[in-house]
Amino acid sequence: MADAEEKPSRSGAEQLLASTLREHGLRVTPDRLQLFRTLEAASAPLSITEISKRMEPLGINQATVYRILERFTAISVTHSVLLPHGVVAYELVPPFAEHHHHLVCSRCGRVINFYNPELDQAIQAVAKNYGFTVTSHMVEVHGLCTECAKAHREKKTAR
Amino acid sequence: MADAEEKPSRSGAEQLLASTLREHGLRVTPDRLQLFRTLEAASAPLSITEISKRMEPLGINQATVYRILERFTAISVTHSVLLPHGVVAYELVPPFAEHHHHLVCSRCGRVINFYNPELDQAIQAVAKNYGFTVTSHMVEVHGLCTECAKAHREKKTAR
DNA sequence: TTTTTTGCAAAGATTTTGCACCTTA
DNA sequence: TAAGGTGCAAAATCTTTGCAAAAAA
Repeated sequence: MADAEEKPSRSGAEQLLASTLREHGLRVTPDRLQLFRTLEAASAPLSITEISKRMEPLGINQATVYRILERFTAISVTHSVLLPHGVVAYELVPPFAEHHHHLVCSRCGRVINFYNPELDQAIQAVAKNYGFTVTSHMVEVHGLCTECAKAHREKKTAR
Repeated sequence: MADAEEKPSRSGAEQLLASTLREHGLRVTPDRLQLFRTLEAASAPLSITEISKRMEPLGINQATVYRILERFTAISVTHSVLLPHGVVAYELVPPFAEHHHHLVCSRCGRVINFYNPELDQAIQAVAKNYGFTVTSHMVEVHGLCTECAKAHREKKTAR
């Protein structure tokens, strides 16, 4: 487990994580806080491999990463999303992060977060129509970001 | 490989698959047709495990299933989607299947396909706003279907 | 006949587990 | 102190690969 010489003050999000864990009878441990911070700091969803890679230097075991992600997902602190090439990645969900969706560039891998109320409304409308009770939804848009689309056009012109 | 005693006439979709394969310099084989038919017949996306399970009785090897799915996805005959619990599943994409999204019941696993033009428009609007060129998009809505929501309410009332 | 595809089995990765020891509450 | 959590290493799974035989074009 991680060294805890100093006990840094917890941010608001960390306080919220702590109470959520306790509500579910789970304990607040340095490893869980650390993994949470890693996801908070990431600008995009992270694969398990990537998370493990970042946790290892902190002395956190792979098996622990699997176990924490499983629990975090069970209590809705995180959820998984699908990146291009069938890669599963994890990220925080509200209220630990703002509700959003992704535009993922399949060329450079860049991930742009966005939120569009009309889109969410359309989903609600569909669900209502089918008598479906929504607990979560995921929208992943794949394609090319501006830069890559430009590079792609130039490459085509060049040949 | 599968027994090919009789050579059944190919459906329109299969003809299309055949020409798509040829366009990409790939061959039309019984195994590929079989996997294609399996996805066509499925009412919901199938995990690799599920696909393998259905192919095995037909004498198709697991390694072959992996290889075919990889190629099908590369030439956009299939794509992967994420079901609840982080399970990756495959399904056909247009023009091999109609464009649609999913409402997935996390209790009974039922999958309802839907299509909503407003939703697609909202995605296009967002993409345009970010100068993003969309090649594909995926919308997965998780929650409870009517029956399961009802069962869930009754269970709560009962206790 | 040439080029792909597939089966098989081995090699590699990824995940899951049991259990003893350590922490949190 | 009781109930969890974590490290470690082994087991179980899942994927990928090399290569020879079989099939498609």
